[in-house]
Amino acid sequence: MKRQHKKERKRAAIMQAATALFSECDYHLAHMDDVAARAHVGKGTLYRYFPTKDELYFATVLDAWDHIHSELVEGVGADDPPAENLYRMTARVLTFFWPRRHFIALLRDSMENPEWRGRREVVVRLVENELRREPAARALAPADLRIAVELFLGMYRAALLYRDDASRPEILARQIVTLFLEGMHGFGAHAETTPPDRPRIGSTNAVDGD
Amino acid sequence: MKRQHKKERKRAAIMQAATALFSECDYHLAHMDDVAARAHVGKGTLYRYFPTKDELYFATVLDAWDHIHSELVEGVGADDPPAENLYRMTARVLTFFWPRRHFIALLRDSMENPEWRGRREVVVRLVENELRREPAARALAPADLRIAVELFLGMYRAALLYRDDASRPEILARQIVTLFLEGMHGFGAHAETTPPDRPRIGSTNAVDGD
Amino acid sequence: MKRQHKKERKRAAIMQAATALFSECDYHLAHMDDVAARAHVGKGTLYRYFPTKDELYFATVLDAWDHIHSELVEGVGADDPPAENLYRMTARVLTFFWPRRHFIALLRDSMENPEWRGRREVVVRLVENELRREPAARALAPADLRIAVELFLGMYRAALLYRDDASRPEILARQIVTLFLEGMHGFGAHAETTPPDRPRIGSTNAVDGD
Amino acid sequence: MKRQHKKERKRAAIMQAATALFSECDYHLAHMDDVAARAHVGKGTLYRYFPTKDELYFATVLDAWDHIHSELVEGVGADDPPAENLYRMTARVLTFFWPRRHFIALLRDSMENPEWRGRREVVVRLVENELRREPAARALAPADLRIAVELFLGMYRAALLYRDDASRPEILARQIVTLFLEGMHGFGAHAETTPPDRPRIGSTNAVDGD
DNA sequence: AATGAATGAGTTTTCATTCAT
DNA sequence: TATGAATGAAAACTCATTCAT
Repeated sequence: MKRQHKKERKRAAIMQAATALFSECDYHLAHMDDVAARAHVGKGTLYRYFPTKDELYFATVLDAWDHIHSELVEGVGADDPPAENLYRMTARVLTFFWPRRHFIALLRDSMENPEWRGRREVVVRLVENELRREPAARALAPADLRIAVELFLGMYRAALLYRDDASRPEILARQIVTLFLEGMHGFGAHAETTPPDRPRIGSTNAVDGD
Repeated sequence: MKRQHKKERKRAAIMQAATALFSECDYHLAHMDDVAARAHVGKGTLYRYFPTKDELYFATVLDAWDHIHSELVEGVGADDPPAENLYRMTARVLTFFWPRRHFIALLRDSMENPEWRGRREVVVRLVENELRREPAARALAPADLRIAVELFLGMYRAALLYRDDASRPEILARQIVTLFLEGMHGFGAHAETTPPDRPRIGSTNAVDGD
Repeated sequence: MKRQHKKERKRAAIMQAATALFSECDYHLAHMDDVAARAHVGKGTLYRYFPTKDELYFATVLDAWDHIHSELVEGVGADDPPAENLYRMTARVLTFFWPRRHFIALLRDSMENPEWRGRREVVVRLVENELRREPAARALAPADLRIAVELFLGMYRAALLYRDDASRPEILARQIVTLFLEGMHGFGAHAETTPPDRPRIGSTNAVDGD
Repeated sequence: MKRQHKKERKRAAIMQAATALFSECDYHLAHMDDVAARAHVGKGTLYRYFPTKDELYFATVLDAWDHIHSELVEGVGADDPPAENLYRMTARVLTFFWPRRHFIALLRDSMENPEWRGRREVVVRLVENELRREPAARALAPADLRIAVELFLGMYRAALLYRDDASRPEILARQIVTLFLEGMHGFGAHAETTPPDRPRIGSTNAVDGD
């Protein structure tokens, strides 16, 4: 038991080091030596846990997807309105990656690799399901729903990579969800452009007491 | 002149081969041997035109950005409404990359490289300028405007990578711009929800009777 | 005593596993991990008994030579005719290695290693002494006697490695000794060429009427 | 043509270096670096000609067998008496390996590898065919003929590895063939034991004027 | 100028050996 | 004492780059 636990800890340490390194450098610039040093293990130890560099890399990518997935899942409240769920999902993902912006690099999709693709698909479905519950999207053709989700997720990536350092994940999440759900009318806070019957939705510069 | 011309042709052939290869494989899997073979030149010739693999790679990336930039520029009509300009810009970019979907991989941003960053910045500004003219965005704080543009561009990427093969660039462009400018209410085609004075905006499989 | 006994057992188990493995694979393909697994001991334990892989290997080789030696020694009857002794020696060696054909690989001689060479020398001498008693060889120059013994032993190796599975050690031993001592006239069974007072010497499939 | 020729020369140089090294050291002690140095080529060049160390090794072994084979073939005169042919075959092989005694190490047989086994088989057949023509062997059962050939070849190995440095290949060849064909009566030169009608066959210390 | 064989610095990977448990 | 996870020196192998042709 203790044994097993220790192995898990070491494996995690290696994964963590690898994830950090692969996020910072391109595959070919991230040397196994560096991963080993960063994980404070011998190079041989790396190979006890991951038979090749490729598999280690692959594991980090799947792990990143798993993190996204679990953040998304935790953001879903079964009975909550979809807009709220989408916001929470988004906020959780952004919060998780906020200090790990580099990791986005890992999510570069390998359409070729089936397992990789599979992980992504699960994530897409999760958002799709939530979006389907939204009245505004209910009537969409399946293909349109799908592409809408892709566009939505595309914004995650952009948000994390190009965010203003002064911004915060919750705010950005609100912006993305609002933009997505309500369009540019709701993006930012413009009393004059916002129809009075639509609740104002926050913007960086307009979190009025909420 | 003939001489010069021939050199240009060869350089272009190399660039084309390299772009294709770097789009398909990761940097470390795209070997100079392969580029040479694909360009139908000797490996030595590669080095007459590009001193290192890195520079060749770099050139392909800058080239891709330049293509985006020129497509965007050509989409701008000085006096046209911004919505129309944004649509044309988007449609042009999507059309250009439609059969070159892989090339998106090249746009992976190296925040570190200044020239790279510079090219990107030009593109972002171009969109930003157009968006600024849009009434809905006019009042946005600069930081919000910026992130809005990033989200917008983020959708380009998603659209190109994950588009339905049955879709078409103009349709997708319309979807993106509409989503962006009007929000989900305008996304897809809902006769009943679309005000009669707003032109209907296409959806691939628009099910309007539903 | 019990303690000592246990150690001996374990050492023997390791030797046995190592001998088998080194016989089956080349030195560099026989890993210490495999030896340990095969001997049902931990890898660390290996090193309690043999300080290095080389020494373990070495031990297996010397052991094989020792086995040959003791088989040879047991085959010698001081007052028996040399032909009979040579036959018994040969039969014993072949019988010992019959189910261990691979082990011959271990006998590959390292001319460099003095102890190794020493073991071999003892074996050679043993045969040499016996041969010297044989009238047919008595007058040989020492160098010729020596090479004769080497040729004789060379046949052991060939016999064990390339024997017909249907053959049996005693038969093969008889063939070797006969060939060696009497030449091809005596090899195989030819009633007509064999003087009546000489016992016929068996051949596996002796077709004498042909 | 010149090109092809140069490649052949380089390949041969590598093979030669590798053969020498593999003959001197065990596989795992012969490093690719060493082969490269010995062949006066870069390490990369090695890999242009042989994709792995294993294949290089393998090639050296097959080459050694091919040498034996061609020496044997050249020793065969279609109409000469088999005894003479066997003598010439033996003498040629011993002469070839005389200054390359180590190379015998390469002939260690890998029963597993089919190509390897195949090369050996061709050699065995060649000798077998010759032996079959010999009256003394004509009546042997196939299995006995086969083992006889194996014993014969076994003597080659012993002769080369354990020969007296003062001996010479022709002498040793005569001894082996004589021993094999006539038995110990003919081995060495003993006027008194040799029937007057049998021509005396040379021994190291008894080459009387021939 | 164009080529592609040659190169070797720099990687990945292995495995005998150690040593904490 | 026995173990097997950890180690890193040493080996195999790669591939961007060079350079003789």
